[in-house]
Amino acid sequence: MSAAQEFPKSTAKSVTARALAVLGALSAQEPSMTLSQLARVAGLPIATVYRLAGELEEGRFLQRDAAGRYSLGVRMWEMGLLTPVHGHLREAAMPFLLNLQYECRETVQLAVCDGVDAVYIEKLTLDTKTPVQSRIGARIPLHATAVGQAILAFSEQSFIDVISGMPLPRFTETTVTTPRALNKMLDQVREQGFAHSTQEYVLGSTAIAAPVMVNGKVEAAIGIVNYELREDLEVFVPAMREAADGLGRRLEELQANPEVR
Amino acid sequence: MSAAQEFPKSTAKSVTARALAVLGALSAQEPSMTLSQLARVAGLPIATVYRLAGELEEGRFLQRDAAGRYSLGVRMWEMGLLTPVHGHLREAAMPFLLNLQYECRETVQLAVCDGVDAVYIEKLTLDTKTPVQSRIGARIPLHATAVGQAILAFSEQSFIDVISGMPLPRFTETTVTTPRALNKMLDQVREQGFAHSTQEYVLGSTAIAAPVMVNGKVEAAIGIVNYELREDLEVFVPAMREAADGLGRRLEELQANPEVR
DNA sequence: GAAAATTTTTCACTGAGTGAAAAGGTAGTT
DNA sequence: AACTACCTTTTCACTCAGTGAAAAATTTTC
Repeated sequence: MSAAQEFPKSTAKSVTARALAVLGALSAQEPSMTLSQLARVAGLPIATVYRLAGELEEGRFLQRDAAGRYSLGVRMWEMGLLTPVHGHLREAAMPFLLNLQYECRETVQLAVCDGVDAVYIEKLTLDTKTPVQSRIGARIPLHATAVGQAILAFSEQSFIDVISGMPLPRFTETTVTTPRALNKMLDQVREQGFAHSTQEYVLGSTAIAAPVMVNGKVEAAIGIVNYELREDLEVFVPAMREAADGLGRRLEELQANPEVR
Repeated sequence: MSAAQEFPKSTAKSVTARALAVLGALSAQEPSMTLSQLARVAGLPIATVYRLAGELEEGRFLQRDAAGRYSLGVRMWEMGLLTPVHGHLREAAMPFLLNLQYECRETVQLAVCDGVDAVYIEKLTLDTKTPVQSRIGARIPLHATAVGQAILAFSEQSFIDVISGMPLPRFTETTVTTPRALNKMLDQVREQGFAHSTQEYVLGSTAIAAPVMVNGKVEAAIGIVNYELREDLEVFVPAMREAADGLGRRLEELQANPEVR
């Protein structure tokens, strides 16, 4: 245990960290890059990236297209599927999501809480164009989206306190931005058993969401995004709650007998 | 340039390769492990894995549960979503798959060719139990499944030759196992425009599949798995072909104006 | 409560990784 | 065809990051 922490300004990187930095250079905005772009974004010398990228390519974590541009490789995708979030949750949820989608013919989504954000795990949509905010993997604020509110409302009080203690960024006119207002809203969510968000995150977008409870703990939320603001929205609520409850029960079942598949 | 190559028997590993080996130790069969298991499977000293795993965890490529067991981290999943196979293909395909699923209420799947296998990219199913063979990410033989055959039939002749030149493992009574029979079958697929496989891979499972053509090249296949062997199967064919063609056109469109989203 | 697993920390040694620089490619422009 | 600009690949001497056996700490098992 040395007296001072070791942070030699910027190049505080192990080989592994550098390799991960190379991978991390790719993003939703720039999912494919040339070698030099990669180096620039990763903040590493080109020669270094050249070597690392070569090894990552060998392991199929990176791949190069005809033009020599790098993008993430199939291996990356395959391994992503082994993540608990996908392997357990998504797989179990699919039938329920599909049924819900079948019944209401609107975009349905599944989200979990990770850190201080909600993350979309799955989204079934008939829209041919996908808004960036709601891509699978997208991180969205807990306080300003229906799925986020559904999760937050049924979380432990200590966690709610943490979130309401943080800055609550405003996205639109109707975004809840004070701890007081947030708590009041969460009370309402708990009372009616689902969240209803009108244009709190994106203008023109309304959504409802219900929590997925597993042995008394929120594990996820299932939501319906209704861009058309149709008035039969209330019709969807029972179907949505049924899906959420069904999934919750299914997850409890799976937890009980580990891996019946 | 030294005279002899450097392969010190077994430990011919760079740091990066070792780190990837640690990640690669996790698998669908064992998606979570203790430190020592990880080291054993990766074939590396425990202390080394301890350090590497620590760094991978820091980068959120690994995560530890309450008991200290390692599994793949959220980052891994997030990055997997940036892979072309997901970001482009799956996202564009979803509306078509959903519509198809809506119309026929059977399990629909999307597969691509990777190396010498087909790989399931997406599967929409109402079944609560997922057979291992047809999980997303699963690799399946080109010659013995409907999606595989649909892809193979419309591939370049040189590729077909490579595949038919390889051993064609038998899975059931009806599996095609000779180059002759394979070519004849592919002819038929080309003629009718879709593949129809009856129990060639898994007993009791029938499937149909149509190729997704993008600018004259097969990019994927859309299939319907019909475990019930219902006789209205032929009713599904037009819907399926429409979905496949629609997706093909959509992909051409996206390729033309890069990223209209 | 002793034995048998784990996981974590330490530390002296050394070769694997480094990155500046040069060479080799590929376009695009005048 | 020569010039410019940017990209990829290779080389190589230096040295510091990574190594892993072994000891210490912790948890699990019987």
